[in-house]
Amino acid sequence: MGDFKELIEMDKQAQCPRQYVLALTDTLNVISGKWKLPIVAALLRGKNRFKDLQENVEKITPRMLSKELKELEINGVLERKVYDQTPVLIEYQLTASGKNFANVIDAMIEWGLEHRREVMETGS
Amino acid sequence: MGDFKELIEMDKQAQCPRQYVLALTDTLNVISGKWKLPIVAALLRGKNRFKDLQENVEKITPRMLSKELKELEINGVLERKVYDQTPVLIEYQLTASGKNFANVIDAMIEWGLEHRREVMETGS
DNA sequence: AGTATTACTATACTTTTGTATAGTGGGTTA
DNA sequence: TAACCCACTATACAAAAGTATAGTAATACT
Repeated sequence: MGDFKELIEMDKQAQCPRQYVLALTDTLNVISGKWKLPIVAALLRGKNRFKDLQENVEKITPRMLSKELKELEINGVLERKVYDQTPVLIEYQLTASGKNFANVIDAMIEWGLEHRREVMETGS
Repeated sequence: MGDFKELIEMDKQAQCPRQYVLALTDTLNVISGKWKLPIVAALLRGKNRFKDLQENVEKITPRMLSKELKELEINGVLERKVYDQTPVLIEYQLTASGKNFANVIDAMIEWGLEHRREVMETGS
């Protein structure tokens, strides 16, 4: 991911601050792919365990869930917590950033709803 | 505003209403892939012709540009306008929805910036 | 002892997405 | 009339993303 050179080039062309482009890229990385957003949404609804997520994120395979959780952890969106009980309890918890992502989801839902209204009106 | 968060507060166990999921999916369709967001961003900056876009969206091939423009048109994000001059002038213009998409981009940039601050603070 | 649950990992595969490269057709300019 | 823009399209290919299916290891339940 993230061809740094390409980004810089895009930035030059874009004539908007590099930090904005980087910020946007970060955000895209969080929502890229089929599963990350559904996973974050499930976590926002308080589904924290691997099995919860498997049940709540429809039709995701354990391979994909595992892979996506790792990426989200690396990107600082969630934390993997191991509670050393017996049996061991593993929870995935959104970081502060992860929780804030609800704002982006809100903006997306709002745009989507408005877009549907627009499309109906103009009859395209 | 705050539709999603509100929903979470109301009932943590609940699934999202279908229309919200659909709205979110619509939005994801607009930003999915490597090129759609850069294209929309370029259009927001007033680059409207095929050739402009080829030059401003770094390293996109005409095949991808053509393909993505078609999808964005089908999804009601932009309109293809043919001005019947000689030589013929073809412009891609954002619809009202397309322009509103700036709100989503803003939310994404804001989250990205905040996220970088968070990550620096917590040192992950 | 045998089955179940949780939390995954491994391997092979298919589908989707994006790239490379070339070419088309209408018009314009020198 | 030759070369040059504009706006694409066609074909073949490579890479990334996602799927299917099976298996593992630790613990608990009966």
